[in-house]
Amino acid sequence: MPPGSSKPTGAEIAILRVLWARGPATVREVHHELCRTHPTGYTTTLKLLQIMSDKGLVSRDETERAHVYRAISSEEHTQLGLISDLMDKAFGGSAQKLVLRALSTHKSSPEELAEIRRLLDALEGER
Amino acid sequence: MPPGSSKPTGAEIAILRVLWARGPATVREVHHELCRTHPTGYTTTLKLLQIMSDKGLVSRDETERAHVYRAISSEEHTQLGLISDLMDKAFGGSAQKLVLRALSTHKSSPEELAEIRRLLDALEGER
DNA sequence: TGACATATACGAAGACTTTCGTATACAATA
DNA sequence: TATTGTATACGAAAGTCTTCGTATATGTCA
Repeated sequence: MPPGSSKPTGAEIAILRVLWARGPATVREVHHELCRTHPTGYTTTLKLLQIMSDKGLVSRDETERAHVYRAISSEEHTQLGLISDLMDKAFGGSAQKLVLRALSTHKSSPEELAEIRRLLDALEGER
Repeated sequence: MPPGSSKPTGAEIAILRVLWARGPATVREVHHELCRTHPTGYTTTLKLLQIMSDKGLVSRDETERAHVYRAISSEEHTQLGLISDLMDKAFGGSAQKLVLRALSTHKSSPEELAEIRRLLDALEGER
């Protein structure tokens, strides 16, 4: 299995979000930031990062005493994988059905709807 | 926890899809249909349905010898829950980010894009 | 050097998911 | 009634996820 291609779990996604936002970081830095949304013990964060390193979700730089972890897959690439997974499992593989359902959550502002429309224009313009 | 509100697992979603498509069904009927996409043993399907009954994901009619199972939450309601879950976990709760990512999978036909545009029109017309 | 703070390593517990073997109950029939 | 086929019930195994306690190594400072 290619590095970074395995699907992250819930707790792993929370850690990846910290790494995507802050860039490479030590366990302590990740843990400090993570606790703002997901309070947990320091060794729990450490263990997760070690497991993620084994899985190939993050890389580890052991040069310094405090190892530095870095997300391997980009936020975009990982989100694409998660969306595709849900699309296959619950929407019969249809992006359209998933998008229609997501839009019906009524969580988007007019500005956001406008941006979606612009992407739609771009997609239709490709032909 | 209200019935049907717990998040179904992967195998449970596959079973729910059969029940949504065919309506109430016996274990044998579910299992026969399920095997087209997810080959497995009969007692595995049975056990899953029993667990789902305990969780409140399906109801069970024990009138006949072959019990009849029925999905409790609609496909729409369940999909909304799954989408919201992924939205919160990996997209910071933003429907827009999720939709933009889903559209960039390039899995939608022009007709589907047109339908998405119609829903967009309807949403913007609400104001 | 000795005490202390802080780093990683290791292992295991508890919950959950998925699978299936086996036991048991029941209906139909020769 | 004895047999056969099919139903549900039960329990357990194997894997994963999440958490954390404890052990050990290392850097710092009085």
